[in-house]
Amino acid sequence: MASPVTLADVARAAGVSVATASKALNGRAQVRESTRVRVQEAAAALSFTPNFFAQALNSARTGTIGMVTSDLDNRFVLPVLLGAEDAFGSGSLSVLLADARDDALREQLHLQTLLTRRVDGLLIVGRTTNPRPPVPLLADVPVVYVYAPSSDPKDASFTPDNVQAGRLAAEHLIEKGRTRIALINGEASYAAARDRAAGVQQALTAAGLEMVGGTALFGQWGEGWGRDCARLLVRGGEPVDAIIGGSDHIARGAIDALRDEGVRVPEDISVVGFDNWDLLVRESRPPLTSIDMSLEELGRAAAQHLVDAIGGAPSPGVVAGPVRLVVRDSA
Amino acid sequence: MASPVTLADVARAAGVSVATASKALNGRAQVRESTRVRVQEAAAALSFTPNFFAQALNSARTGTIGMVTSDLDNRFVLPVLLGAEDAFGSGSLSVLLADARDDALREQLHLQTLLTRRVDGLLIVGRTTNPRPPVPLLADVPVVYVYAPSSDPKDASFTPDNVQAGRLAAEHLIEKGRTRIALINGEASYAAARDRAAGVQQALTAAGLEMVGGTALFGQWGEGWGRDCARLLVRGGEPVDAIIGGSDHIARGAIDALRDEGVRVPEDISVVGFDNWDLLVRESRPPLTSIDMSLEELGRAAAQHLVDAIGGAPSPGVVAGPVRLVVRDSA
DNA sequence: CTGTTAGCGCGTTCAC
DNA sequence: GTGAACGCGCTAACAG
Repeated sequence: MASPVTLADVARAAGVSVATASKALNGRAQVRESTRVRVQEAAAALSFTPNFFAQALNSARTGTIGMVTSDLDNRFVLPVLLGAEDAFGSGSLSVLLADARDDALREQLHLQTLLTRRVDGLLIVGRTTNPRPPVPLLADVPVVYVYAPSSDPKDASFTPDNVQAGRLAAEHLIEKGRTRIALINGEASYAAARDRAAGVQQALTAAGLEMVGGTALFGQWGEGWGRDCARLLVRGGEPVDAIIGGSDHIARGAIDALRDEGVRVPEDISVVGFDNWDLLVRESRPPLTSIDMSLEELGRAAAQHLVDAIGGAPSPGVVAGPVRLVVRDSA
Repeated sequence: MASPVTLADVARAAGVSVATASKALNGRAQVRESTRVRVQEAAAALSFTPNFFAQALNSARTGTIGMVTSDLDNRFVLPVLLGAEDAFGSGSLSVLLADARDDALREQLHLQTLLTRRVDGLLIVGRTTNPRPPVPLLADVPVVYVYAPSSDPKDASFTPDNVQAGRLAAEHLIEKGRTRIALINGEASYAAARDRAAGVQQALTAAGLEMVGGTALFGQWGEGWGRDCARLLVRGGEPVDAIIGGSDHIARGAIDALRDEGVRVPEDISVVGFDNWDLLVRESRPPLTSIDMSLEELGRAAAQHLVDAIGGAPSPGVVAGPVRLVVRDSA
């Protein structure tokens, strides 16, 4: 049996009216301290829990936020989700989860449901860092976009700073004295790939260097692409002393290929990856230096801002979340 | 401006009383068809949405289920979560997500919150397949355990059939004519590792074979362990013609080591893994034959049962979810 | 068939 | 300080 114990029960036990009991428990001012204590004790004794729905029925807040993912089955959303859940949980907010399966119609449907349940705010978690159209909303609920920013720059968006990530990777190699740097990149249709390339280019230009091959090698995100390109690079005519993989996956492929080719990492060629994906980074030989996108932190920051926005804080626009270099043996 | 349009508005527009409007919209019998239509049209015209909280306030169901994860940051819970969310979503149930961070206290706290919000049912998603103590509940809400079964066999639990998985792996190798089979396993503290070993052993015994080394090599889950053991095996005196990795991770390590040692896969030694983890399985050389634990399906089944349980269905006890062999080039 | 009345449990006036 | 009374939006019982 749940808790059929109502405020009326508490009031009766404390010998006061429901109105007074309500005030006492909600910390309203107009209650004598002794009465307040008496009521609180009665409530505790009966282990009274206010009826959530009765409370929500006539109050603006529900203490619930909606989290809409475009694609739960994505390794990048997990940390974001975790960070967000954590931030909300400690703020005693409950999270309603809805996965849109990368389908705009489903997303719209879920949004309806969430609004019906009067969520205090919405967190929209994207699948890539490509900007996405803002959600069409009828009600005026605060919305925060994470990972995938809204295409409307006035919306609040939290997305990792991939340009800075690219810059960090290149700068690290340059500091290590590398001058012949190649970038084996992921798919050009991904903003993440383009941004990382831009960052690398910036750092190289600033150091007066040119990318090996003149440009980033856009391709696919997998190990296979990393292997193929790395092999081509070492067998090709141009000297190379460092390879940046557009992802840990690609970097891992590159390392494996270099190994097969008898090239020493990092002595002959240094390798850096992106994402700092535990799994790939720690078990590769040698362990991979990588840029951590701090996704959990990103999720936490976004969630925190949503809380603030519910409190009335203005949109910060597009926020580029900090990233950091994690040095291991490969570079 | 959400929808300040109430049932009263609809009733007024349709020229009936709120009671009649309510009955009409909820499909109660005692309403003339013509009035029902009139009310429905009025509701549609005003785009009326019933107030969720008012509805919940005096009805047993809330159309919400609570999903409690012990550790969101775990690659095994994702698919389960996805399958579950999918099953609920299509049944128009909303999901309240709560992550316990592998902390019993936090779990208890979240359960409280969920019960306060009167969830219709609870899905408890574990971190490993090790049995876990049942959640201490005050209310009588249906509970279903996924991945990690409840230690109380009377509870409804859905967990992958790791024994069968082990059996499948071994049987496949035996069919391929392999007779010198070794099992490089994960940590012995994991039921998954022990169960898989038991399944392998069963299949071998049934075929009159013995495991190479006499027993499974319990160790760690990583690639490193797979590499080390594989190297030892091929360099050791005993002949080996097949290796089962306790996970794709281990199997991948084994494959890499065999490659280094100049051993051909699968010609000289066949390799099989578990989990069918896309990432590892597809990019290894050669692509890895693996047992798919069908986790998304498991989540879906558990969710479906929870829906049934809310409808009054009895507990099926511990259900071992089906697994399947996915053949690729390594065996 | 339809409308009137009475709550669901709580917060909030407004008198006392 | 305290309590009686009303309303949130809806559904269920009883009349008509």
